[in-house]
Amino acid sequence: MEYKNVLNHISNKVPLTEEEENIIASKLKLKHYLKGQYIIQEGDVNRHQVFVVSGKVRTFYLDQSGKEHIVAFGIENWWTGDICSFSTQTPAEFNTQCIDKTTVVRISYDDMEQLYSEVPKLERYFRIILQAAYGSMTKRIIRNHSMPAKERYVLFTETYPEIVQQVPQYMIASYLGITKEFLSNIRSQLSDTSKGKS
Amino acid sequence: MEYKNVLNHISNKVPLTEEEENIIASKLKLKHYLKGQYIIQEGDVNRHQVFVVSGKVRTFYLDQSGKEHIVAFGIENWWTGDICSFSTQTPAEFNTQCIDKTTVVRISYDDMEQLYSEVPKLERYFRIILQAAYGSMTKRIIRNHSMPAKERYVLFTETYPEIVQQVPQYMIASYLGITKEFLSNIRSQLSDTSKGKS
DNA sequence: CGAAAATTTGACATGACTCAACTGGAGTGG
DNA sequence: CCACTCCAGTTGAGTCATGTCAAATTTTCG
Repeated sequence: MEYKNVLNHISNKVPLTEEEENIIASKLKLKHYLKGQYIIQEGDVNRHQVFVVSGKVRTFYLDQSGKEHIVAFGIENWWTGDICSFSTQTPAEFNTQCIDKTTVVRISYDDMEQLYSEVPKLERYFRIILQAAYGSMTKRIIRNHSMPAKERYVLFTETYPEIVQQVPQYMIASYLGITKEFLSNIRSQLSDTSKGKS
Repeated sequence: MEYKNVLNHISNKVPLTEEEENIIASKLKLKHYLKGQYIIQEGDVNRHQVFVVSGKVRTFYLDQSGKEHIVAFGIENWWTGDICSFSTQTPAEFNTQCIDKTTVVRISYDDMEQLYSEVPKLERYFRIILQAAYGSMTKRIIRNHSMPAKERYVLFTETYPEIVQQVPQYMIASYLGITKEFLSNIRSQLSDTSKGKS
């Protein structure tokens, strides 16, 4: 079944007994979305922890002038969504939208709290996940501050080749914090230099 | 004693029994630093989780050209240091240095692991802390992408007035991702407009 | 095929950086 | 108490990275 993905992901960090797996599985709900559908909308409280089983999503912020800023992508076997809204149960500042047909598994806030008490190992699991996520966010900020856009783009293509192939360029530009026009410019520079130096 | 700060901070999120407090306290070590001393140096493995009791520290990255980029400040009652290095026990990419005379409480990696098994509540505590930290990192990235430097600076002064007063300007510039000269420029613009419009 | 979405291109504008010189404390020591 | 130095902050001229806007082109897909 589709729950295997999540359960494996958890078991990898924090081995689970069969009973624990069953308890967790009992709280999981499968959900299907079409391309373009919103999983979470700005202003709503995010009532679910969301794990992407297949497909891909993006989480973005809409600024006053109506520009989109991509906060994060979510692909197979990643947790996604507005953690801040979920953990404080306050209105989300971000939108999470499906880039493609997407299947997720989710856990409601109340079920999650109950799970934490029934399977305390999950606290450890999410602590570990969050440590890694926090570390990579930190590095992302530092890169934004210390590397020019061209290098950031190259690094991104090396780090997440799947994402580069699968999502439209303008979203990658937004994730990197540059305009789509400028990314286009960068790409043409890169393809020029990769051709001979005649 | 000086351990009260940490223990209170933990108890606030995750109420502790007296016995649990004692177990935790038994692993805590107090440490004093002078202005300018390093708590963690790039390249070393960060073997301690560090909590600032008094004073202030900064964590920064040194890029290839030798420029400093401030990752985070740490002030009273904040956890600080290179989480990534600590959690993976690999060499740190960042330096953590005291801006002033500073007192910290720390827990070694091994003790921390042992604590997690003796006082599982700590997993929950750090999960909660990390959720908040991750959320604020996310917002920091989005602000960098969606607001011009002047607004970011104003927001920073409103959010962390203590830090603005206590640390040198050039560090704040670095934290915001701009040069000290440009921050100086911004500040003079701000003080001009606050004076009459003659 | 045809329309909408994504990407590219180019002219022009600007926010932010660099570099270098200058100002103004805060020690320090004679 | 002055002279000297050191460090933080300021100022200004010139430059560069990246943004804006508008149009052209290519790709996607019903």
